[in-house]
This record gives sequence, structure tokens and C-alpha cells, in this order.
Amino acid sequence: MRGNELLTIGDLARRTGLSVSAIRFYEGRGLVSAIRTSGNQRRFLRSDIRRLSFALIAQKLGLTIEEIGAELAGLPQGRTPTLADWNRISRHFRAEIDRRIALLERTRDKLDQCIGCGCLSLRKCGLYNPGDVAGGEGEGPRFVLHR
Amino acid sequence: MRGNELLTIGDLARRTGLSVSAIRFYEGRGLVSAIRTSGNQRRFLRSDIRRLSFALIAQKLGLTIEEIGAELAGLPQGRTPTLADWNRISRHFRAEIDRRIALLERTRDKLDQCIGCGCLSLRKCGLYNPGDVAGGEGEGPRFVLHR
DNA sequence: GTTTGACCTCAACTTATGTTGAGGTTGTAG
DNA sequence: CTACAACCTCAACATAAGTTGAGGTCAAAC
Repeated sequence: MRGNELLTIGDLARRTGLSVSAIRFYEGRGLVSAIRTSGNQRRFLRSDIRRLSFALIAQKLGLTIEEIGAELAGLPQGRTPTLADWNRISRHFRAEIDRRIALLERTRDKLDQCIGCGCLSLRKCGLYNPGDVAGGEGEGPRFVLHR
Repeated sequence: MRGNELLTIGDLARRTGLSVSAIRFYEGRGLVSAIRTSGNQRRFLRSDIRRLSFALIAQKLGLTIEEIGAELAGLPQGRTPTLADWNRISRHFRAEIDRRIALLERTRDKLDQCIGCGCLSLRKCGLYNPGDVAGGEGEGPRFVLHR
């Protein structure tokens, strides 16, 4: 960074903690876009630091690059996200987190039942496939966690 | 399955819900092992249904194939898992689930704070990197969720 | 004006978890 | 005893999310 308003890719990497190659990759996927110097080097806006910060947080929550791109598509390039932007995206994140917590809690409850019931009988276990003992049909344990 | 005690790979696939190719893959990774007929076809024990059921449940919890292999290594091939086996593995699963729930709850709390504080100021937000506003150093948002 | 670190593109590689297909063999039902 | 579904191996492909390297260019500090 040279005191002017635009960031090189290296600047952006230092400010976000991302690698240079990852930023190029994200540019390819549309998470940020860069203007080019006459010599074909990328220059980024300061607001791209925030875009990539969003991306990193979202990624921690398990969103794919594509999903993150979809969220970010609502944030016009070069504008600092407003409170409304942030709230909209936050609500998605919040819902996603809640969904995951609920899934894990259901799984934990099943597991606890299973530990409690000594279910190596394989008869009543919510985790095991009853078909194992009961007969030759049924869906198989792949489908048993009832997500 | 022909009424005798050994299962073909197709039998095992039907009983577990796995694909034949996945079972071959798992065999290569040591999750199950097969005996061979004189004509080189695999034959599995009934207890392998349970091994693979374990594997599928563990995988839902996010364990890698390698980690699952490590768990299963404690279950001697060809023996039906005992209650003690099951309890030991269940405790690992339980702990893993709890760890994940706790992580998500911490993230959710941070997110709630962040929504509440209107933190587009980028000053007090636990999710954003303060370095963005405060100066040129700091770790970057990559490290901000404090897992 | 030269040097040198930072930048450029493009292709190939990485890891995890499998799937798909080609080309060939087995085993069992009729 | 033959037909044919099910099996075998091995290699290549698929996906996500990048990294690494080769070969070459830019820009800014001296």
C-alpha cells in the first residue's frame, strides 16, 4: 500500500489474512473484482477487505464459495456495506447456525438414547438400521439420522 | 445372500445402503476386510454390516475415513461389537458433537452481538477484524472467530 | 537506468471421498 | 452346460477449494 486509495493484491492479502493465490481464486469466482493498471496488475478497493471478511466468516459457517458469491452479489461492488446489508446477511447466517445446532442436538439425543438402551440388540436403536436384524429390506443406516 | 453365513459385496451394499464401489473403497482404507473365494470374489462377515453402520454414523458426525478407521481398529474383525466397544466409541462421538455445538453457539453469540451493536462501525465487532479500521497490522479476520 | 520484489497467466498438482467405465472373470439358475 | 448378472482390477474422472511452479512482466527505490 502506497498511501493512495487503491490496494495491490499483496496489500489485500495482508489485510485479510488470505493468500494471494486465494484472492485470485476468489476473483475468478466473483467474490471480488479488481480494476487493472495499465500494466495489467490488479488494484482493489478498500471495501474489498470487508467483502472478503464477509466471505471468510461465511466460510467458517460452512457456506460454499458459490453460496457466498450469491450473498455478496447483493452488495454492490465498491460500496461499503450498509447496516441493512449486514442485517440481511446476518439473518441468513443466524438461521444457518441455528439449523446446524438443531441437527447436532437431534443427533446427540439419538446417541444418548442409544447409549442408554444398550442397543447393541440393534432392535430399537435410532442410529442403527433396524433392517439389519428385522429383515432384508429397509433403507439402510445411510438414511437413519433423520436429518 | 444365499442363505449361508457370508455376504457378497452386493449383499453388503444392500444391507448398508452403501454403493458397491464405496465398500471397495472402504476396504482399501481398512474399514472392513474381506475374505476371498477361490475365484477372487469378496465375502464379508455379518458383523461387517455393523462396522459399516458405525462408519456411516461417524461420518455424519464429520469424522474422516482415517479417523473412523482408527476407531474401528479397536473392534476386532469378525467379532460383534460389545456394549463396552459401543460405549467407548459413543463417548468419542458424544464429545465431538458437544464440541461442535459449543463452537456454533459461540459463533452465534458473536453474531448476535454484532447485529445488536450496529457494528458496521467495524470498531467493536467480534467477527470483523478491528485492524481493518485501527491500522495496518493485526491478524486479519481469518483468526477472528476464536475457535 | 537498473535492479529486484511483487505482480501476471496458465496448467498441473493436492486432499478427501468416492464414481464411472473398460475390459475381463465368476458363479449360479435354468 | 450355458447364459448372464454380479463380480474383479485398474485408471480416469468428479468436486471443492485452493496451492505450486514455470515462464514472463511491472513498478518503484536507488
